[in-house]
This record gives sequence, C-alpha cells and structure tokens, in this order.
Amino acid sequence: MQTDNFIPCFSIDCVVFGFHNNELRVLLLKLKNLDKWMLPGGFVSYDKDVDEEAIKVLRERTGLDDIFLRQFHLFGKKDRISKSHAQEMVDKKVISEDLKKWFDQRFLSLGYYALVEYSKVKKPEPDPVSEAIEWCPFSELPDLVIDHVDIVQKAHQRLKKELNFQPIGLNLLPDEFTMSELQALYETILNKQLDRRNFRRKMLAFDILKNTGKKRTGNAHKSPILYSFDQEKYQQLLQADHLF
Amino acid sequence: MQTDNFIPCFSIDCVVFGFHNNELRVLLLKLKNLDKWMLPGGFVSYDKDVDEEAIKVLRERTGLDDIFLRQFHLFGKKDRISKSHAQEMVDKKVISEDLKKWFDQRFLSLGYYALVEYSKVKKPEPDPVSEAIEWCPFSELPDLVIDHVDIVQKAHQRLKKELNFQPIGLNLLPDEFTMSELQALYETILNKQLDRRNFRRKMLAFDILKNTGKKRTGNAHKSPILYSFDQEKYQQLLQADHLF
DNA sequence: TATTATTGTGTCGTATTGACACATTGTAAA
DNA sequence: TTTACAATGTGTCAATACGACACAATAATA
Repeated sequence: MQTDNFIPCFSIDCVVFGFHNNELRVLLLKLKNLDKWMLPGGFVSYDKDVDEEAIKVLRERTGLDDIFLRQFHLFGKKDRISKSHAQEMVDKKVISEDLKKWFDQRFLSLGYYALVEYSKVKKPEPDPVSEAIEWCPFSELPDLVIDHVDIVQKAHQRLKKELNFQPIGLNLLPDEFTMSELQALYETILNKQLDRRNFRRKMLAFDILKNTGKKRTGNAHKSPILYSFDQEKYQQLLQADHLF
Repeated sequence: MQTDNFIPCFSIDCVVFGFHNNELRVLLLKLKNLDKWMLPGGFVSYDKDVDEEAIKVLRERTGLDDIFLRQFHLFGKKDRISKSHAQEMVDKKVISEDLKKWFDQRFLSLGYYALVEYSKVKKPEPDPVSEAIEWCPFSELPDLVIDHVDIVQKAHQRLKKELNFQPIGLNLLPDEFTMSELQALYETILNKQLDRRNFRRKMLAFDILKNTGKKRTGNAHKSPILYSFDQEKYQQLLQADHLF
C-alpha cells in the first residue's frame, strides 16, 4: 500500500446493506489472524474526490458500479481508535511493520452507507488485510474493530430515517419482487410489523411500482404479482421534497 | 497560528443561521484587503474531537455556548480550492507568508450548520484574518471564497429538510415571540407562503408552545399573544422519530 | 377434491390537511 | 371622540390520508 499518496488522518468506511432471506445484512471483512471484523473502507488519494474514493471502495468490494451511496456522518472523536490498535494489527501480522506508522495516526472517518442488491454482488475477493468478506446479519454483528459498531448503528439509524421520505428498495431488491418482499424489507429495516393491506395501499399510492403482469408461481398458495420499480417516477420521488 | 498541532488537510466550516427583520441571515467574515467573505471556520487539533472544535468555533464567533449545531456534509472535491487561493491570500496580506504552506494544502471541509438567536450573539470581534464579521442576508450573499456558497446552500437545503421533522425556532427566535413571527421564520426558511390559520393549528398541535399570557402591544392593530417554547416537550419532539 | 396459507381487494371510522370566513382588537387617521 | 384599518384569534367544511379490520380468490399439497 502506497500510503504517502493518501490524505493523512482521514479514512472512509462503508456500511453496505444487503437484503437476503428476509434479513438485513452488512458486508464485513474478517481480519487475518484476529477474531475481529471491519467495514470495507479505504483512504483518499490527494488527487481524488472523497466521494470518488468511496465509489471506488464499493466497486472493488461489490463489483457494482451504479450504487446508491450516501455520506452520513463523520466520526471524529479523538479517542475513537485505541492506542493499542495499530500495534495489535502489527503483532498479529494483519499489516506489515512498515505500515504501523500509517495506522498509528489519529483518523477521522467519513461514514457512507450503501444499498445494494444482494444477489448482484459478485463473491468478493479477500485482500491482503482480510481473509474473508461476508454478508453478516445486521441483527447479530460479530466483534468489530474500533468504533465500527457505532458506524453501522448510525448508518442504520439514518437509513430508518430516510426510509420515511425516500422510497427504498430499488437498490436492495431484485428487478422483480412481490409486495410481500417489499414489505419484508421495510419491516426489517424499521424493525416493526406493518399492516399488509395498509402497506400495499401506501406503496401503490406512491405510484412508483409497475405491475409486470407476471406472477411468482411454485410458491404454494396464491401466486403473488411481480412488481418492478418505475425508475423514472422513483427518481422523481427521490428528488421531491413533498413536505410542509 | 500554531498549525503543526492541526490535523492536516482538514477544516471545519460553520454556517450560522440567524433570523432578524423577517430575514434569514448568515454570519460571515469579511477578509482583509480582499472583497471576499468567508464562513467562520477553523481547524482541528490532534487532541480534540472534531465536534468539540466546531463548538469552539461557534463559541469564539458568537459568544454562545449551548448552541444547536449539526454536521451536515463533508465537502471533499479535489478541486474545491483553486490553486491560486493561498497565493492570493498571501499577496493581499490576508495571511502571512509562513502560513502559505499550510493554506496551500488540499482541504476536506466538514460543514456544520448552527441555529442561533440573532440578538443573543455578542457583536463578534474580527480576528487577524478578517476585518469584519457580519450578519448577511441569506437571499443576497456577497462574494464568498472557495466553495463557501455551495456550503451555505447545502446547509440551507438540509435545514429545510430538517424543518419537516424537527421543531425549529427555539434556537432562532427570542424567548418570547408571536405566532406570526414563528410563521415568518418558517416561511423564510422554506421560501414559501403558509396559511396563517393552518400554521397556527399545526404548531399548537405540536404542543410545544406555552402561552405566556402576555401580549405584544404598541404594534398597531390587535395585540398578538406572546408564546414561549416548552423546552421539555420541545426536546421530546426532537428525539421522537414519529414516522411510518 | 378438499385443505390451507397466502394473496388481492375493500370498508369504515377517525385524524389530518388544505381552503376559506368572520368576529375581535388596538392603533392611527379623521 | 369616532372611525377606519389591518392584523389577530377562532372556527367550519370538504377532501384526503391513515389505522384497524373482513372476506373472497388462488395454487400447491395432502
């Protein structure tokens, strides 16, 4: 890693949300030789936009390019990284000795959250630092380094909040999905049961769903309608500030 | 300025909103020897939290301590500062020669916005860099350095958005105010006319206003009731995420 | 063919919201 | 002293949105 081209004391961490088996999941890296996990992240080159670098991290980790990605908070507490952290990374050979100085800095970390379609993410390649990359259930996160738990929690809070004003799902669901699947997504993110019939009414009122005319068969019981998002109207709704 | 204790490449900019004469205003610094203005801001010491430093900036500029202050965006475009900016500052003797190196860096700037009560801000002291500090009308901003216009605009956008979910006014209005004044504040921020009677109903429904029993006299026409905020209920409303 | 769980659809009462009208009041003009 | 005026306090009405709830349709399974 060529650290001298990076802006010092500054890092990016991405909370990548996916949805699978009615479960909200977060993309996490398992550190080598250590029973800890971390968020995919990186540093910012002097000659790159910060947002650009975040997109790059996502592309490298998910293979996806056109991703829903938002900054949500700068984590800037002075003691967010314990003094022993870099030393431990060196001791356990997670990073090489010559990188210790770089990792021993104080870091401000800009948190991004991303919404991606679980199935479209190519099985990501581990990198020199991590031995594995996995979708971990949001509800039972493993042990995370530094303040990454806080970052994930704050990302989730923000996502919950945004959910009220923005349609969400386009980036988390496959191209075609049932109303129940969409509802399950909302229920999972909000961690709250919603009334099936009222939910349907509300979603249809948004006028962002297209009935594909198809149905999902094979699932036993009545075959549900498959919907897709009307991209154009979806984007319009994202723009609009239909409030007050 | 002792720059070697600062985190490099990183700055803070604060958009301080005030409300006066039915007008939204922003606190701006006039640069010495240059017909440009800038946002009050600063740098972050290695041994301070970022948020702490933002609070410090506000305290120094407004004399206020317990301020409504929120991070809202990190401005991280690689070319946000023109290459000639630092040189110009030196040439015009805004900063001394030895600071040129510091100001010649690439900077990421974390934007904060603050809501303060216009009248409570002590007439702020200019500093070595600025020759004046003024409340400028948001609607007719002067020429600002770097991307500070963007920062102000984005802060305003965020404020507008937050206005829909959070009561605002406690920090922008004097302790006692009329319903019309509160409405004028909302109309100014939202840049939109609101129905007087519906606005009143909505505000009273929030149950955060206390009728002080007093009236404002002398203003010609019927004397309006003076309200104050019920701090406790106000804070409760700020916490609650009464959505979906 | 009957069962069953899931899905599509609708109703009903209530709360919220937008549009609008009228009576009240305090100062300034007559 | 009276009157005019303009802003304020209060209320109505219809349209809409929302929460709680019931029933019919359907497709695999038994």
